[in-house]
Amino acid sequence: MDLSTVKSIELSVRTRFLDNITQDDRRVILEKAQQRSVATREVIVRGGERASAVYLLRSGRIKYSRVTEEGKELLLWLLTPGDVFGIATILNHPPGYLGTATALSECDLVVWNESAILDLSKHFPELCRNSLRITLEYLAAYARRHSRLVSETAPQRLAYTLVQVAHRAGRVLPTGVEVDITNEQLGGLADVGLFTTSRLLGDWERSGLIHKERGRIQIETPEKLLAT
Amino acid sequence: MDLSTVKSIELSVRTRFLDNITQDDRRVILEKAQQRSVATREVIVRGGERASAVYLLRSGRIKYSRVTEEGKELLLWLLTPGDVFGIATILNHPPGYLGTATALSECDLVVWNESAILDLSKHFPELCRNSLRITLEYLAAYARRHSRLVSETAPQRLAYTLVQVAHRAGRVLPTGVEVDITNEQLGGLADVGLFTTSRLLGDWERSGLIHKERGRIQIETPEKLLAT
DNA sequence: CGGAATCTTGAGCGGCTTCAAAACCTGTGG
DNA sequence: CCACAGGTTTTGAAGCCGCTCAAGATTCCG
Repeated sequence: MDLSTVKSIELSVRTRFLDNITQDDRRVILEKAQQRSVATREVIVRGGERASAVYLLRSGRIKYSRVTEEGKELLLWLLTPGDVFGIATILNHPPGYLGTATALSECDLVVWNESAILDLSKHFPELCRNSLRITLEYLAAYARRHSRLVSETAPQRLAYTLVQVAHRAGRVLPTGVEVDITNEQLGGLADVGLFTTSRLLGDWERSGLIHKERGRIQIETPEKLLAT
Repeated sequence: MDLSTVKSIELSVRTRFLDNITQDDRRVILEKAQQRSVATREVIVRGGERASAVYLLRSGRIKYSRVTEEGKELLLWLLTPGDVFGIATILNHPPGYLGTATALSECDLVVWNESAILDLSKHFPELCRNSLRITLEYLAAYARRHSRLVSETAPQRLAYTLVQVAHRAGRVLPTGVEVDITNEQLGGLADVGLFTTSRLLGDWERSGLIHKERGRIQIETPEKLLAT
């Protein structure tokens, strides 16, 4: 990757993957990466495949999902700019990817292939630490999600998830926070069925708590939503 | 820790935390640790507290659990000899422990305090890689558990979990595999209610698939169990 | 414009949880 | 040795949350 691209990345996206690394070192690391653009609905990595590259999302939206043995799709996470996946590549004899990454929109990615990231991680041990930190955060998020699944009701989970997503991936407008997400995606993250999701969102819209159109939800007052 | 203790540990417990490290280095690492014994029901670390030590379980059984906001206890994992927890300590500005570790029996632990493990991880980068690998495995296990929770029935989850636990922590007898676990713990791991667990195990015992007494289950034929 | 994706609404029901109550086992201390 | 308290397990009965299925309306994309 050439220097001008590196500089543009430095400015455009902040990621925990490169925390606690000097700007000079960061450039060395980014220069070893490649740039890649993918189209909507394109599959970037497939669950189970041997991890062979680390990806950093610069722009766009990606869904990270896995397929259960019965063929149902389980949404693990929605990735937003700054998020990293394929972290397992940093290990010798890496395990397989945990899930399948599919682009929900056009995406720009920064990609380190296996040999590049292995070399870099030897030179910059901070990369391994950052990977550990990120993975622990995913684990904590997952534990919370599971915790809610077994102890809260569907409306509570849905409200919480909606507010959370809005916080991570929402645009702030004068009238509230707006987030691009379908009922199916939101229900998937909250572990709430598609029909139940539709009904609950309908209720909330009638109560004036949110305003929704196809693929988009606007939240007026997050606090009231959580008080359900 | 003195050399003779170190040698006895080397022989008694194998852990992925010290994989890909030479025996000499392993001794250096173990010498920086401390030995600790805890009694049944003793709390070793508490969820949310800043991670300040890494623990390796030498002998005994530990439950790793977290408390939901409603006060219900959620069992995250049963730790067996060779397992490690408190891994987050290896990071600067570590996050809090994910859950609370409680001894289910008398336990022997190997403990590295924060400064010791930080020093060591600078000298032996393999420690950080091993930590990442272990954390990724926990994450994968959790994703599978969640996946089953939303797509399988209670009997399927319970059967699978029972076989899994037997595999990890069971004794092999001529008549089958025997594992020490209460209905509550097993149900907790499988996300099945206590009463449902009791009923299902009762059914299986009447079918001759298992034999159970208080706090102990013996599995005759794991395959038949999974075919439920 | 056609087809695919998204969303809505209604009806039914089924697997699991919840609640209540009692039987059972086991280690401990008097 | 015995009794008791605490933890563990069982069984029955009831109820409900949210899923499943069916069918249609709506909106968007190519």
